Amino acid sequence: MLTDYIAQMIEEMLNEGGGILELQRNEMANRIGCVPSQISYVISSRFTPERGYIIESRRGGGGCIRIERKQMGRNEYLTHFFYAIGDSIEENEALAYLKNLAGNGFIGQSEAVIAAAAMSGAALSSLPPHLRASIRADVFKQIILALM
Amino acid sequence: MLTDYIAQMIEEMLNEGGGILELQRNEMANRIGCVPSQISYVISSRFTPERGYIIESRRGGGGCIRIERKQMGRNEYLTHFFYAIGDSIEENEALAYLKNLAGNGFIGQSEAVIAAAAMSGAALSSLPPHLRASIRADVFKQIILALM
DNA sequence: TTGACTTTGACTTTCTTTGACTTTCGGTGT
DNA sequence: ACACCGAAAGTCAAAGAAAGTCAAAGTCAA
Repeated sequence: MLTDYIAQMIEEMLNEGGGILELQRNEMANRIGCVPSQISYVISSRFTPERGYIIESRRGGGGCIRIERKQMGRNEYLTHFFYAIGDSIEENEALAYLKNLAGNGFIGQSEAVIAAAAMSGAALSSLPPHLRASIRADVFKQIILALM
Repeated sequence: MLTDYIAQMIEEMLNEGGGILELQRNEMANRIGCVPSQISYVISSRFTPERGYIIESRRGGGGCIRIERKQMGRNEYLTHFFYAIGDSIEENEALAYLKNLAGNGFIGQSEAVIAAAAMSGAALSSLPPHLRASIRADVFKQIILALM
């Protein structure tokens, strides 16, 4: 299957780059002989934040896609939180987690304050209510990934 | 990419000049080997007031472009950014702001990393695209409020 | 047969590069 | 003073170069 082949290819390139990789979608699609959006598909289905990858990209001339692999499991504690968050989380629960993280020295006081602000009801208030908890979860997970 | 090269060049010249630089557009374009308006493009896309630069210029014979990296106090900075964010903000803009804040020592590196993660495309990717920039703005404003 | 996963391609958005045209400034000759 | 000229920088739109989005069509296993 194409997808697996491409995914494996990206894995290898990630290994060569020590966990970091910048690729050009069109160029790579060309080499492989597939449509560019296939690359997008592989990335969005296999290299997700849930699996510990951080994706960034830039369009336009000289644009590229950057993939970074975060070492899950290196830190049991953070990994635990990452999975505990799940698909959605309420504000008070998130605050409790933060307190826990701060209490155990994984983040400082000021970092906790920033994280709390980013996940506060105020920050997400213009969102339809049913989306808030799930976006909060996404935000929290990204924050934890950033800490790893 | 040309733009990045030129931007980096300007950055270095700014450093040499202690945050102040006067350049001649045509002369520089000539040296680099690009059209003059490319210089204008780089300046207007990278050295914006929002990112803490002040641009002045003079036309005609002996004209030039003056770039100054503005330095403000923490509070002035935060207030300025708070208003500059507006109703919506793109990720790269937000990153530029954070870089600015961190570069001036108003927030620590790890705080910037957390804020960046919270506003990253990945954190907001499950939102319909048209909402992302406005939620990002809300989040950023809350973070800035928390810092004040 | 259905539902999840893949593959494809048309269309959109974002960023960059280029060049033609405009405006402004400083000097120079009257 | 004034009008003119040439040397800048400014503006803007078109063309080009990537990546993103989305939905339709295909595949395959339960």
